[in-house]
Amino acid sequence: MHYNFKKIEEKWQKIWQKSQAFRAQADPKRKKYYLLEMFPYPSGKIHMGHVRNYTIGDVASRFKTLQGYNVMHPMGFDAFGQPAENAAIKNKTKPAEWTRRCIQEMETELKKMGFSYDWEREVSTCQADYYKWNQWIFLKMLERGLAYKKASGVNWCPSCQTTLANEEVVDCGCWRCHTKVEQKDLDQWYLKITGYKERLLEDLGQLKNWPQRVLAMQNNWIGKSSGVDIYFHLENSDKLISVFTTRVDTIFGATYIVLAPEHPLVKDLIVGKPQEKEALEFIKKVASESKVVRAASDVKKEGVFTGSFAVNPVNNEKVPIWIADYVLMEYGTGAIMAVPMHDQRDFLFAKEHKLPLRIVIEPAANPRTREPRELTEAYEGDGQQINSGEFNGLDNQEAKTKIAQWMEAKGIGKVQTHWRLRDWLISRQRYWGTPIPIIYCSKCGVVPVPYKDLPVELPPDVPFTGEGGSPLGKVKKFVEVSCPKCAGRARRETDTMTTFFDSSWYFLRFCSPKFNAAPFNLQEAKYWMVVDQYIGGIEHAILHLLYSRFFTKFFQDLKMVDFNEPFEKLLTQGMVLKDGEVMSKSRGNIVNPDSMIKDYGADALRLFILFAAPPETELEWNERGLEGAFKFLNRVWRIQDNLVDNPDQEILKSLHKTIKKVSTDFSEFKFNTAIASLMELTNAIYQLGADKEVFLNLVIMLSPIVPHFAEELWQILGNKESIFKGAWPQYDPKLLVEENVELVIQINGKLRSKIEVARDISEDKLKSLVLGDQKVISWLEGRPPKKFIVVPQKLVNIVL
RNA sequence: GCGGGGGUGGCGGAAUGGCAGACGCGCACGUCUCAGAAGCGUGUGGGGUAACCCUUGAGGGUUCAACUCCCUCCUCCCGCACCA
Repeated sequence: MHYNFKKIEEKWQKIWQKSQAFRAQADPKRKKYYLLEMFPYPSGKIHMGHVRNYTIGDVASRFKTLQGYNVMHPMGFDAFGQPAENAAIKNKTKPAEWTRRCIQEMETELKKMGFSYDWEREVSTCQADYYKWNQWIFLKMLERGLAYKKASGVNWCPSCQTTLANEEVVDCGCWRCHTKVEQKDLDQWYLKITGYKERLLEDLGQLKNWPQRVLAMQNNWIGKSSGVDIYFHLENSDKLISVFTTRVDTIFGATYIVLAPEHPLVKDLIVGKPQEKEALEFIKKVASESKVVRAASDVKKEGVFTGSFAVNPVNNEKVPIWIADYVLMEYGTGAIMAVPMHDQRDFLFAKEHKLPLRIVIEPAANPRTREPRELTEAYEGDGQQINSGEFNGLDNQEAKTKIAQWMEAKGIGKVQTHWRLRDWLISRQRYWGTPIPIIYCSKCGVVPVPYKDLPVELPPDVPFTGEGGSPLGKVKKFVEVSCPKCAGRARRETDTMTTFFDSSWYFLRFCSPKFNAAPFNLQEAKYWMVVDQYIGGIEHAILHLLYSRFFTKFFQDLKMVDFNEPFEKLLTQGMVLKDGEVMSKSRGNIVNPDSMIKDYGADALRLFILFAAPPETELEWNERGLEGAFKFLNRVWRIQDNLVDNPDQEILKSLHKTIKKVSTDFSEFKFNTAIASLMELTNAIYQLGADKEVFLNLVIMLSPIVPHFAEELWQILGNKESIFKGAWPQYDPKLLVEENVELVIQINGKLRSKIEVARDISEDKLKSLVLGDQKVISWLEGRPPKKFIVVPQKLVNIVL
């Protein structure tokens, strides 16, 4: 017979709900702990990824509660987004209605897992009392010049009929539907995240408790690159072409320059030249390709000669100007100096188009041929300057600095930093998102909606056809407004914000979810922030986390918060796999958490998912393992019938060893090894029997992992209050000290024997004991030991 | 190409300079049972009758001692990428 998990889990879920067991209240006298898991998109059903993410968080939350912290553990829903709209088109439901049902269903499932959320703090981003503050934040950014409108080429998904941020383009396709992304010119709203690039980069150094991987990805994404802008003037003209390079040491090897096809000077350069027609055709061809497609298109470097020349300012050499698709207008200055002998891309291009070559860096160790034609690839490493005028003979790293200084002095170059990070496109031509609070007036231009008129609410009745852009554009009542400035006829912005805007500050809203005077109550935020532990998927390593950091710094500038980073510690949990593959609908390898709860209970599911792998690594689903977790719980359950009166001294020692191990393991999120040692303790007392005190301690240590199970046993054993009102056990260091220790005897580093000795035995005594050991005697064969190494309380190594 | 992280039994994994394989899954045998399931017990890296030998992706090095540190290489996963 197994324990009645169904009855027990329902019982405790009801009790927790009724008693508001996880209600968090600010209390300046108590040390707070803010634990947050990334809130879900409400798709209806929870999946194993949710189960894993939220179980990890729940254990940490309950553990911290037992340790006496004032824990806030909130939950909400990232409720705007396209699936609701797709459902509306398909099923003739309203997005709000569809979303509400999904949230309800999801809430029920989360409650069935027994998670310790403070449901009083629940927020849904699709509610007007939330997105009102999105609009408020947007207007504040507008006031500070951090929100602006720009007509530009944007990534356009023809299937979703919307623009996409660079971040939302994956492998040339839409991140959502994988349709090939096109290029389109549109008037769009941007947030000036680039205004924060230095701080976003620099403060990464502050995030000591973030995974290296995430820091590396953000660092890479911000993409700071230091070098020199060099000014080439055109032949027979004063006009300058500025090129950016990180390898100014190779400037004497620059034998031509290349512009991006969109470069503003290109038209002047080709006009009237014999190459004009060919060049124009090339530019047209490149323009028709999407940015992303162009970047991904393979290694062949296409380009044409403009017919014009420029002058290399360091040696007054005449160099041809080319156009090529491998130079991007978005990066650097949109123009490069080409150094074929020291850059592989330039090398390939120069070979293809028979452009001149010159070696200017020679490897110090093994000088190669100085005849460029004999070389089959560019040399990109370090070495000594040659063919570089007065800089010959210098080490190239040294030359980098010297040449840059020399160029700045002569006014032909400037030390410069370029960044990869672009401003953030937030406009979406969609209905189910936060309306951008802007009105266009033919007289007054772009007019922000006054704060007192917020929120700009989404009209509930909207025709969904799935065609012809945003449905909001078809709602006259919404679009046709009077101008807040001149009261004349005006038109409302019909684009909505990307949902990443919503999730960039929800962690602050949780501090005071019902506050109606500002996005959050400064006092509450002062107490609860920062988030002590944030937990979520690696897929948010760049976008969500970068945007949240950006918003936090913005609030800091508004003096609304007094910290510059929102998340103290970050844990990115691994994915749940089945048969080596990610669980997904399309693969058809989904395991439904609900049916696992039905068969084994939420506690067993929680236990298995924590035991099967460390939180950061991938987890291979194994139902046999879940069965094993369930078997273990039943084993613990049966101990209650086998309690003895006198505690065995050895068992007591094991208990305190376990308390020590589990305490550190829980703090470090090593749940798998914590569970292993709890299993060891269980095995020990299962056979020998245990007294009630030992058993109660075991139950407390299990409680963060299997809370319903533990509450029930706790109650059966005579406790009236919830186990989570109690305290985490302390270990007694005195009990950890053994009088006798088992010592390993190695001979030449190999295990040969073991011996039990007093803990504080003298080295001499130990030596004679070891040398008297039968096995040792037979291994020594009368030879004297060369060395006798003693590691106290651990081992002895005899070297022959 | 650049950056990050891996590679340990049949499987998930443990050990971060000191007994490799904790804990669990699986498997085998035993026990209980009319029988099965559950439970309980024992064993379980490979080779060898045994003493012993071999074994943490490969090779080298440091050390009394290496899964752990250093060097060379192979390989897998993830992220970024005509980034000048």
